[in-house]
Amino acid sequence: MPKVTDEHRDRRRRQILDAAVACFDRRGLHATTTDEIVAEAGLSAGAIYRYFDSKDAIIEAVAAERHAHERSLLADALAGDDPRASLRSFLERYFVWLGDPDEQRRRRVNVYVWAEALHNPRLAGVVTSGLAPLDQSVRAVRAAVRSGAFPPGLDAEPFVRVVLALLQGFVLQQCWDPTVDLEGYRATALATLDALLSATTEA
Amino acid sequence: MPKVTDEHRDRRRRQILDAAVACFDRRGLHATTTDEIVAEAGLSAGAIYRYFDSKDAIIEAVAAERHAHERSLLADALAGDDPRASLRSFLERYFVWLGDPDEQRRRRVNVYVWAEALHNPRLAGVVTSGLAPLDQSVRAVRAAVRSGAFPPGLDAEPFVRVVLALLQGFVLQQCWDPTVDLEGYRATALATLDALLSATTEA
Amino acid sequence: MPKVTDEHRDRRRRQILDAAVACFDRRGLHATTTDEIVAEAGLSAGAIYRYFDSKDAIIEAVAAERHAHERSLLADALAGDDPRASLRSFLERYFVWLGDPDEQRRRRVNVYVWAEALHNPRLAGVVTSGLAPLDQSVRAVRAAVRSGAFPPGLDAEPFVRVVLALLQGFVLQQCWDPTVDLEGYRATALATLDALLSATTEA
Amino acid sequence: MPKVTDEHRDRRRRQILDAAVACFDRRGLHATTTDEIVAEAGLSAGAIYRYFDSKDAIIEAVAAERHAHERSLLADALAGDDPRASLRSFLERYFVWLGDPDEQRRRRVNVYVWAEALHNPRLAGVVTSGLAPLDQSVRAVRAAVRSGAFPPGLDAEPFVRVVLALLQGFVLQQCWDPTVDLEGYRATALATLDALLSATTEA
DNA sequence: GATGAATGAGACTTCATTCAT
DNA sequence: AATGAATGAAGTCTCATTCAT
Repeated sequence: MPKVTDEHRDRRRRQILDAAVACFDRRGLHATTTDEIVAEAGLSAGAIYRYFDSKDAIIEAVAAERHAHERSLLADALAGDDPRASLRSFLERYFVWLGDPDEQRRRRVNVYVWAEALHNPRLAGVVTSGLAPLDQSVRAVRAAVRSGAFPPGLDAEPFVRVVLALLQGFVLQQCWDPTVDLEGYRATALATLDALLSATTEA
Repeated sequence: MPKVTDEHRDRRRRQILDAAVACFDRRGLHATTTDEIVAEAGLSAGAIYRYFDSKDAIIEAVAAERHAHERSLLADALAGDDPRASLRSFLERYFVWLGDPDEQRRRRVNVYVWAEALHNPRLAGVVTSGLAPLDQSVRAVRAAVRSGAFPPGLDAEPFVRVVLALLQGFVLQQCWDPTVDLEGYRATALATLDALLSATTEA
Repeated sequence: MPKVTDEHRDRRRRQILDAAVACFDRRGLHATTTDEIVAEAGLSAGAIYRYFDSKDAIIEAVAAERHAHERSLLADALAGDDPRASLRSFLERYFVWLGDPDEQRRRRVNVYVWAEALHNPRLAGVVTSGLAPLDQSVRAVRAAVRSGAFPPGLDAEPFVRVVLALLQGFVLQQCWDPTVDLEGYRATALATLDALLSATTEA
Repeated sequence: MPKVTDEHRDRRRRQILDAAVACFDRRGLHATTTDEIVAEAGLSAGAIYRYFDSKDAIIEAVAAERHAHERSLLADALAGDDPRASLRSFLERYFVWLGDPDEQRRRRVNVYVWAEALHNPRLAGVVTSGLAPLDQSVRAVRAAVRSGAFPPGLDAEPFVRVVLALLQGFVLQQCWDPTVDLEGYRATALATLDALLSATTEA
């Protein structure tokens, strides 16, 4: 009856991962001890090691999960055939996500992961594969330029990076100050992109 | 002769801070041990404690210094009386800074600090006082809107946050991939802001 | 039907003991975990505790079994009435045992037990009762000296210890280097004892 | 002034090694904790790590030192030019060593190392390089046979192994029972070898 | 009888910090 | 002022053993 075992296993991993995110959110990746995670999960010291090889493995799993949403949003956007609609929809959904109070807390962990990725190759992989099937996005934008959906002269890669920066920068700002005005930012950011996409040519 | 003593003291602090930045750049804030910093600085284990209270104090000092450049850039911008020229000049100088190879390495430390600020109140202060005399900037933008320098209907705080996001997001992206095309980004980011500032009204 | 139960019980103990010996052989007494033994035996983690009180109990049982052969060889030798023939036969059979490839592997466990016996009183008992009904052997040799079968002046206890040393020392050497020349050693060791038993008197 | 530092370093290593041997003697290699070693040495938990990389490194160092005496005895024996005198002298000195009460205790550690060597390659190296520049000894014996100092027909390698077995076997027996009669053993063992070396030919 | 998830004591090790010299 | 050996609290992880199912 592997069904039961698998379900149990998944439930436990979920439990541990949730506990880890809660702890990481509060005290960061390094200040958080395995004991804290275990206590938060309501387990004993050794229990987590049946489900993860090490604290680092937990961090990696958390990181991967934390970037899964962005990856899925991006995948959906890339799947559409109307570039402007896709981009708009991607942004709308991203801003909905930014507005979710639970996610706001959990998203702090993403920032920890962003920093950790700077010297941890496995996390670097997670992060760059997260918001950064850049290549695909860039190709899609190029196609949109060729098809006339986006203005001629639009430089695809920088454009994609500008979109991402608008999002990532706001994630940072929101983490530093959770009371930041999301709606205002959303409006201005979208207007910014609209303005850019309306411009006939750019420098 | 406190002069000599002070000079000596400053030189030592400089030496320690430079060593710390070099180490932090390579291995992050936590993986770096005081022994590594000391070795990099060519000092003995106990030496740093004559100049800093603790490793955390070193991190804070590094953080403060790492954000001083941004603060100064911003201060200059706020001092000007032509809003558009000030913004343009601020951005130009910021992009020059982004292009400096030495700074590119050192800027990785900023990202470490950004993350650490999430649960370290002292660093939070450093970070938000860094790029974020937001209030002053917002007030300046409001004045520019009122004076007609910036388009009417421009929402000041979101606008400032968009500008910062464009910069901070790129800092992240450049840290993750140092080969990123800075020039392309600069052109597109500037065009983006130009487009926004040219628009009569926004949504 | 206790018969069935007992048979089952014995089969399981056998299974566990065999698995333990295989694991001990490979990684020693301490590096071997109960999980490894259980896996090797194809049982579940908790199963062994129905048949043994603890890992230590398994080690003791293994140790006892590992020394049973020597004890039986010795018992046979002590049962004979021709001292020289008994000794010769004991040695011959011991060397046959030394030549058995399976036993060569398993005998490594004996060495682990020899060491462990140094601070584990129960194992000390097993070891010294193993090759070491020294007293009986010594008495038998004394009788042989009195009867004229062994040379007068032969010091019984040291003689027995020399015989044992010749065997134990070789066990060690064979464990360290399994390719050692058994036949050559057998010939020389037997010649050594022959020479000693032929000598009229000793120093 | 590296002299002082080196001396200090050596003294500390000595202190730690002595403490380790005392602990290993009492409770074996594995039952001994680093805390025990540290307490025995009168140091703090972290202190040993300035002098050794790990507990394993301490074990290796102890092992190497524990076999140094045998190696030196053997080296002396191999340096002589009268084979019989060299062998006799080697054995005499070995038996003196066996009689030293302090060494008797410490020699228990050798036995622990012998066992550990069975699955620890580094210790295997220490052990086999210890009593076992077998090759050199074998060559020396061969030369002695050729020169007529030893009986013709004496099989060199087995002979060397017999000598070693006589010693190693006794080390074991003495560890198991410290009250064993050393003098009796010495006399019988030497007589045994004399008898062997007097024999005209062997099987 | 069997299972295997869970327990939790305790092992080894690291590292920021102190302090005698 | 500087040194660097020493400290010791605390962290991660292992593993023999238990017990509900």
